Amino acid sequence: MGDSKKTKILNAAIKVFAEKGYQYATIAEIAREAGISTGLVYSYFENKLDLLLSLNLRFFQMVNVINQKKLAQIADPVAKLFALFRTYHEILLHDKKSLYWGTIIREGFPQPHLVKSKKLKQKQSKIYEENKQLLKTIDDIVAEGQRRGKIDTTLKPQLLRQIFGGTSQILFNGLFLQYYRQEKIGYDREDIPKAMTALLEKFITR
Amino acid sequence: MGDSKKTKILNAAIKVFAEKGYQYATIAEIAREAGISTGLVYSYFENKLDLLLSLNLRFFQMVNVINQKKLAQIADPVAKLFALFRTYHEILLHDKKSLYWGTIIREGFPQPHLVKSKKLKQKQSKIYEENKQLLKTIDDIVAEGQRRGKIDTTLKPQLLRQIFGGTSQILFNGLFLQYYRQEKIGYDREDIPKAMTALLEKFITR
Amino acid sequence: MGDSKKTKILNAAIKVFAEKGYQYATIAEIAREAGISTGLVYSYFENKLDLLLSLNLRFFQMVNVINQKKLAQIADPVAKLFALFRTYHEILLHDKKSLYWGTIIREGFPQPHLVKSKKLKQKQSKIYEENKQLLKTIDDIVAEGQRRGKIDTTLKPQLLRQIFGGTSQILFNGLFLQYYRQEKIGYDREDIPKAMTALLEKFITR
Amino acid sequence: MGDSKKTKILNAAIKVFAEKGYQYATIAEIAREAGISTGLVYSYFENKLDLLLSLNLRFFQMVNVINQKKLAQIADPVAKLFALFRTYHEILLHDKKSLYWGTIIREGFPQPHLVKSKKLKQKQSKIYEENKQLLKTIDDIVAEGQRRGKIDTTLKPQLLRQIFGGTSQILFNGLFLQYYRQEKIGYDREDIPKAMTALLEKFITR
DNA sequence: GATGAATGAGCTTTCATTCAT
DNA sequence: AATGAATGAAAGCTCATTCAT
Repeated sequence: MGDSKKTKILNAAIKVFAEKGYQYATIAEIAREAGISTGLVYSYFENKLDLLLSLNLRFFQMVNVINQKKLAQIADPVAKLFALFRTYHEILLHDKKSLYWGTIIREGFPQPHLVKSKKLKQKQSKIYEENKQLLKTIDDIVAEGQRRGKIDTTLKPQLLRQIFGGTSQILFNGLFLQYYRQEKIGYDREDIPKAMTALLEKFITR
Repeated sequence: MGDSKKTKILNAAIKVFAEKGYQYATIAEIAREAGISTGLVYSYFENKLDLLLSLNLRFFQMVNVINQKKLAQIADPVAKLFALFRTYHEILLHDKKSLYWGTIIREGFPQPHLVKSKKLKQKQSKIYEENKQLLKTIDDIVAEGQRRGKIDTTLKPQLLRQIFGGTSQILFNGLFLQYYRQEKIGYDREDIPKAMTALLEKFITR
Repeated sequence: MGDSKKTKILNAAIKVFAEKGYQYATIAEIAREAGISTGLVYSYFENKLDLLLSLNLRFFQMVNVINQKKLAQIADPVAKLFALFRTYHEILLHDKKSLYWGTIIREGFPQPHLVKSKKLKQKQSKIYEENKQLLKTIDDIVAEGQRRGKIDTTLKPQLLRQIFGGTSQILFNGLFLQYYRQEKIGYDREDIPKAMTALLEKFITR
Repeated sequence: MGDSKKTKILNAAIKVFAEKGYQYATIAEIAREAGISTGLVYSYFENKLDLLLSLNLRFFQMVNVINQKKLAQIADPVAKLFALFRTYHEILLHDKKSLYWGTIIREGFPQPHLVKSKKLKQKQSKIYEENKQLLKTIDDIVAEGQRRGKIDTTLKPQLLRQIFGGTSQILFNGLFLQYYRQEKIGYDREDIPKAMTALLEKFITR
């Protein structure tokens, strides 16, 4: 409603990118969805790629900000880990549209050579940093949990992080396919926290 | 070498799709990579989408064929599960190029409405069937393992399958990013079987 | 001059179609002739075929509208017949460029299966209707003339219409060949009304 | 059956050109229709245009040869005129396929600049000559008929020739549309000689 | 800021034509 | 002579991007 033009455009872009895929999304359609003219998109964003990068950056920043806030109030690494994935759930299951994010993130790491302007290169770097930050947050929590004997030490943090993260991603992707592509996946949204909890608990030693 | 033209084209397509991404891949470049003219691509394939679908179909068929062969000789569900993921490893770690597959599969489920010709629609259906077949294979093994008390029954087979499959996918994707995009992921190819084994064992009750 | 872009494009298309023939005409050349870019042609017309159909529709509509207006003020069938062919002359001999029309109409009934989009199918139907309307107008006048004993009844209206129409067409086509292909046909524009009059009079009984 | 390859190709070309139109006819289809390989077409003809020109040349030569033979045995100009159009009918109504000719002749005068090779230029010249020969034959007969007081002298031979020829052409074209495009024209093959006779008689003074 | 008409580069795709076999 | 796989030029068409208004 009272959204700024920029926000309107980004919201329209999330939707169109997720529904059509980045390559088949057209600026014209994004503009139509946002209720503005094509030209105006270019007053707020350099080009189509900028939209994609901006969305990704936004997502990771959002996740990291929420995480920092939450984690500051939690001492136990295991509790932190649960909090982390709850953030993810909160964002992606906030409403039906939120699931779009998953699709966009998957498209969101374009070949570096496709990013030409200096400004966009910086934006891309920021995305990488935010992403690393997120990974590091998880790795650190896991490492601390292991040090404190609360998390299984068979695997190094980076591998545990992939297990937790990969599971999370694919569970949400399945949900997306069910909602937007009418595919049958055999579980639904309530199952996701259950599965994540069960998975995490397997690696908690006490 | 003695590859048929069709195979040459498909191999070139794997490479170019994986390196540039489907959307940025051009028929011209695939043809160049295959050492033939653009026109010839069209005598073997309807269009670019046909290439993508053909690759996907090939992959799933290959996986299913190998799985059927292996599984026929194994009785124990747990052993079957391990065998299954070993197949995946064997295919994707067979040589450096094999990792490309992972990227292609992720691109391989285009919006149904983009598939226009009858022939391609059939190809797409086949892919869906092969994919379902693969999922069903896993689900059935897990279900049997649970029935026999060998696999944890906290989660239903479809969720365990997502956990195992998702982890597998993301582990290989990390490797791909490390090899072809120079990203640091913090583990390497030897770690993948280790991680998968550790993960699977968590859900094996005895 | 103050022509709309759409009109400019159509005029350019008449010229290029007539000079090169529909099949050898390229959108690029039509755009160049119209003084615009190729892309813009596509914001006004679906494709090349749309241009051809639009021109044909325009021609038949123009002829029918002029005819209706004229015929309303004439009672005598014979006078009507003369008026009809005068319309044709007025349009085709209006200026040198008008002769192009004749060529375009001959190209204008493409194989139905080449017309794919719904919109173009409708356009094609309209052309058929306008064409039928024109033929019916002639047939009706001839039939009435015959009923009133003013036109020879040896041949049925449809055949007389073909005689009059065919003669008309070929006379103009000869003129076109003379003007634009430097062929010698042995008569010129003043001869056409003479010939048509002589022909019509042969079939007028009194 | 025992046709030479060349004849087989030309017959296939008549059919495909007439059914698809020159521009949409492909050499591949003509070859398939002729029961030979695409490559072989090029042993007998320079290129696609050569096929079209060859067919046209053939048609006009055939008409002229038959005409010369017939006319040599007729003294009366009016009888000659009737004989002339009977030839045309005999050729075009010989069998259903013969009607194809009409379509091909209409496509058969390509822009001179499209004819590049010397050999084809010569072929095109020959077509022009044969065509002129045909026109001249008619014009001469008409002129003689007029001199002898047997044909109406209101119009000069060239105009009468257009009237007779144009009517003839359009009558056959209507038949073609009826047979191959399912259009209703309001008359059928038996009507054509009737119409031509009625037309010619109008211009015969006694 | 806002529009959307206009541009044109770049891609897919077709098919006449060639040529090794 | 005969094949048909292979070529590649040429055209249609799309859509990100620009810019006059």
